[in-house]
Amino acid sequence: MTTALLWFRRDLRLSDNPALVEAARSADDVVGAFCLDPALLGPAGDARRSHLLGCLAALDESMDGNLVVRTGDPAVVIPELAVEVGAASVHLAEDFGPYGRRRDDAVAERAVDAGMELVRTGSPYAVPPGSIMNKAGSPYRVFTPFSRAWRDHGWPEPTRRPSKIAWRRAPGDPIPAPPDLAGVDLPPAGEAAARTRLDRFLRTGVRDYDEARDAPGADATSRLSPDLRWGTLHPRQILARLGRSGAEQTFATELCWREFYADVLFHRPESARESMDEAVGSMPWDRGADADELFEAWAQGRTGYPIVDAGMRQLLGEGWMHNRVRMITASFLVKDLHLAWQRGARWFMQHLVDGDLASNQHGWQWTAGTGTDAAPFFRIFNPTTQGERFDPDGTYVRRWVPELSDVPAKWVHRPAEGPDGLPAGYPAPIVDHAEERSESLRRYEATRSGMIS
DNA sequence: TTTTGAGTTGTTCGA
DNA sequence: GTCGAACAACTCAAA
Repeated sequence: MTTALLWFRRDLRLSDNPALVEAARSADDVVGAFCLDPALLGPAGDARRSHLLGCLAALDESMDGNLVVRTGDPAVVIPELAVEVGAASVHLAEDFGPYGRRRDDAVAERAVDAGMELVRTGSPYAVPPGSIMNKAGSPYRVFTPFSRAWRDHGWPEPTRRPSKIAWRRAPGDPIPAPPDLAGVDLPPAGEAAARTRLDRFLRTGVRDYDEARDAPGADATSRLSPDLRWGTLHPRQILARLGRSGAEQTFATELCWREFYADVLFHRPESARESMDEAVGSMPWDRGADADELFEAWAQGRTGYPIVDAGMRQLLGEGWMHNRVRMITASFLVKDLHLAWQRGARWFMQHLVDGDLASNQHGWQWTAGTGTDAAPFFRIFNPTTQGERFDPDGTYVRRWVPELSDVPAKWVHRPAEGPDGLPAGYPAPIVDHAEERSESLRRYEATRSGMIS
């Protein structure tokens, strides 16, 4: 009898899982394991931890209770487990993040020392990062040409779930109970729930995606981001079911953004922390007690700008925020409060159930104007105008900011200016957008001309 | 080789 | 009210 160890990481599903297919093919039985790595779980925040534990419970159930969970540093835990069960090979999907690559190299080294093979099959992407280069042989730095090359490159069809897998049991830790989330409303976790979400989106949501996705009140986005984060769905499985209609291809482009940012992070791992554009990144950001107070108002949804506050409260309330509102709130932190994007990015990563390092950090860099293919710095979102354009009747802001429930639509995005004044309990704007916009442009101009370094 | 046009998500100002 | 220009600078790919 030969045994293979399958190490699950962010591919918590049994269908279309190439590493699983390879593990099952190469041995008589398979030990399926997940390692609870404190280095990853620490910064994840309760929402993402809780969702992960839900995904693990669902995976365990679909494996008839055979998932082996161990806790600790994977570089120690995984080779130990492999030796313990007498595995000839360790199978996994390739991880392209900065931490994941270091971790997997460390595991590979010890596995080889122990006389077994580490086999990487597949990845969480339709096209693995690093696969697409421009004609000059360097990575793309602009999205549109990348997306053309990405479509030209193509991807394999999803594979079927192996009909029968001989799971082998091994001792493990119980799956921890999810942390107490005090009112945070998370989506159902696991592969079956993901499939249900995808089915529903394809049946009803994707048709109007082109238009409706921008309206946070309509809640017309796919809500598949947590599934892509943990691999309860693979992007291939989505792409295979998208037709050629404009709306469906718009959605495919959104998946491509995820792959583009993973590609950028793969080539520039330090961009998870540092601004890619050093000039813009070296602008003077505010610090100190006043800055802390502004940050806290932003984080808790008490800025006095309804769309910003609604977004930040949605983040705390369901561990998720509508994408347009992510841009608005991020722009507000960077351009109106003059705080470094890294600070906002960290808060998002702590609270997002879908928090993905590449998408999150580069989404922030895009807004801050420091990233690859970033928005020009002068493109500063006006939170009032954005609210009025994308949430005209105030459905979204009233859902998350109950203080505004009785403010008429005309004033709901500028309550302080309405005839009745500010509703009880809702703060006045903590900064004046027009002033802070000018201030941002002034700092930018000063940085560019070298007056401040 | 050089040139040219286009490039996710915006805002403001002045005609 | 609508519309175009200005707001920078650089990458990429086609001509």
